[in-house]
Amino acid sequence: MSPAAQAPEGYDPGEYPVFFVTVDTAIFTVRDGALKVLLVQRQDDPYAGCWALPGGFKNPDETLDEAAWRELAEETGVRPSGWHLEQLGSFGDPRRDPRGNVVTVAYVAFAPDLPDPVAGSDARDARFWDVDDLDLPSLQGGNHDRGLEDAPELAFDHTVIAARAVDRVAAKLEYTTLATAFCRPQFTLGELQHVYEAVWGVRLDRSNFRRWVQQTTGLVRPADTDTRRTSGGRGRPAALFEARAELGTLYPPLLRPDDARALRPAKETR
Amino acid sequence: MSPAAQAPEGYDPGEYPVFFVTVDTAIFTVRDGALKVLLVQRQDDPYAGCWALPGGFKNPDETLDEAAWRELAEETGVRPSGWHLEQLGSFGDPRRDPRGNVVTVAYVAFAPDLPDPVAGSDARDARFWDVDDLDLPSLQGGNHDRGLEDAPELAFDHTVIAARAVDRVAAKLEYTTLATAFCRPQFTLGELQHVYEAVWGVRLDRSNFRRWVQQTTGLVRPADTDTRRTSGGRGRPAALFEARAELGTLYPPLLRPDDARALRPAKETR
DNA sequence: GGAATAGTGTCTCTGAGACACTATCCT
DNA sequence: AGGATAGTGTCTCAGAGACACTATTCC
Repeated sequence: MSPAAQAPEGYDPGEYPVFFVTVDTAIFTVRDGALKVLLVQRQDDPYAGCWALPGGFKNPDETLDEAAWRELAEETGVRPSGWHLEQLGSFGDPRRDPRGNVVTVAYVAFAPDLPDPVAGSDARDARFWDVDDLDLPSLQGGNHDRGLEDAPELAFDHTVIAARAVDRVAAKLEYTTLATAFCRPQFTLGELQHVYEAVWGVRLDRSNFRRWVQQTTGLVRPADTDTRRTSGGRGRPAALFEARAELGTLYPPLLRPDDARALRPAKETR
Repeated sequence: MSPAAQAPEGYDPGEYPVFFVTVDTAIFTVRDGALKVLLVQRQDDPYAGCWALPGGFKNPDETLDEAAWRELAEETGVRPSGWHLEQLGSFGDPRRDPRGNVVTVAYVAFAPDLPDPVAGSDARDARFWDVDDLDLPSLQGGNHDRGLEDAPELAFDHTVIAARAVDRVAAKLEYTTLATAFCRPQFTLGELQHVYEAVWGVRLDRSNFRRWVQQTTGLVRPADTDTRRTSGGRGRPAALFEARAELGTLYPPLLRPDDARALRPAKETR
């Protein structure tokens, strides 16, 4: 396409400033009892070699959501049908990109455990990172820089975006059915509980959790099959459940215990 | 400024499409026992004569938040120091502006009762509207078009933005100290309760509300003065309180009663 | 049998809804 | 006096935390 075809029309092009608009997505999954986020290692400047949330430029003929879905498919290689994707917020600090004038719209996506994607053409590497291995700033202005040795260096303002994204995930587990988005189509209550425990970094009482899940309308329903699943080859096989809706609101919510709010505990202390 | 000076640098200008970026803010206040939002009537096309959320174009040398604050000051005329302002979300549908290629970042702001602002140079009129007098779509896909006679016609996609904004306000009252942002620096518990009732469209038990407020840490503290305030010149004068923090998280939250969730009741049934 | 997970039951305490009663102001 | 709002106390019940016990599988 020529530059002329891409310039906004209708306004005098000199009247107001113009910006590039990008879409960046924090793709979360739960694996090995921990919350993971997908990062790609940048091939080119700026921030070559740094890790970044996968993203790309918005096209003029698509909505922001469509741009996010398109990038999601391109970056993960999988066709993410049925995934939950929602907008997190926009970031437009003039200094966030050294080349300036780039406004990014951040998204969060949630996936069941899936294999590490292959690095795209513009990426050196791509893998899921344990969020506790990232040196994310506390949103309450607390302890940044927890002295993590092997924490990757993130590009642009992606530490801020990632921190906000982690916070969003934890909060949304409380009052929505989001946790089921981390599970396969059929799951056991134990697996669902593991999601809550991994994201919040706490242990929940198994008995109370089961009671809450089953008395909360609109969260899960028993799977039709009589199949049961043994987790890790040990213990009694568990009954299977399915999510009841795409993404619903829970009433009453399942509130995090007091000590699981605000800061995520440092990894060593868990 | 010349167009050349405003074009993004660092990228090949023809490589990626560019967009205008605007900032629109839903400014809420509580007045006469109802939730109100500020709208301005547009002077010029597109959508001349329609009502719109106040907004303007982002500059290259400011963050999105700064742009929102600047527009807020310009539109209201007041110096909104101490107001709470937060991002709501971004909207980039190619068809949202007939001239195309305009991405808007929506904000919500909360103010104590204040006088109607004077219309700016590009506005025919400006006033606060009762949100129940707007024909806002339900976010759950429910009953749009409730047959309101005198509902103003909103420009662009501002019905969607306004609906999302109203939803955000109601939700944030539950688990943050946001309600105090609608009150003057010193307020009575009755005034605070009126905020909850106006936004949620329900009646709360006075006694239980007082108990919850006072046992919830971080919400209010008694004002230093021994002054008391009589509301409406009737009844026993009430003690004054102050907000405890700028904007904090409430634990435990004050959950809306079941019937105050989702849909806002139609005005007639209140 | 022992370890590990699934499933059920029970005790207790806190917190919120409902509501009665008193206190202090106005007209 | 009567109306209106502020402030306090109490009864009750649902929901959540803590925890004990049984069931089923693999080693």
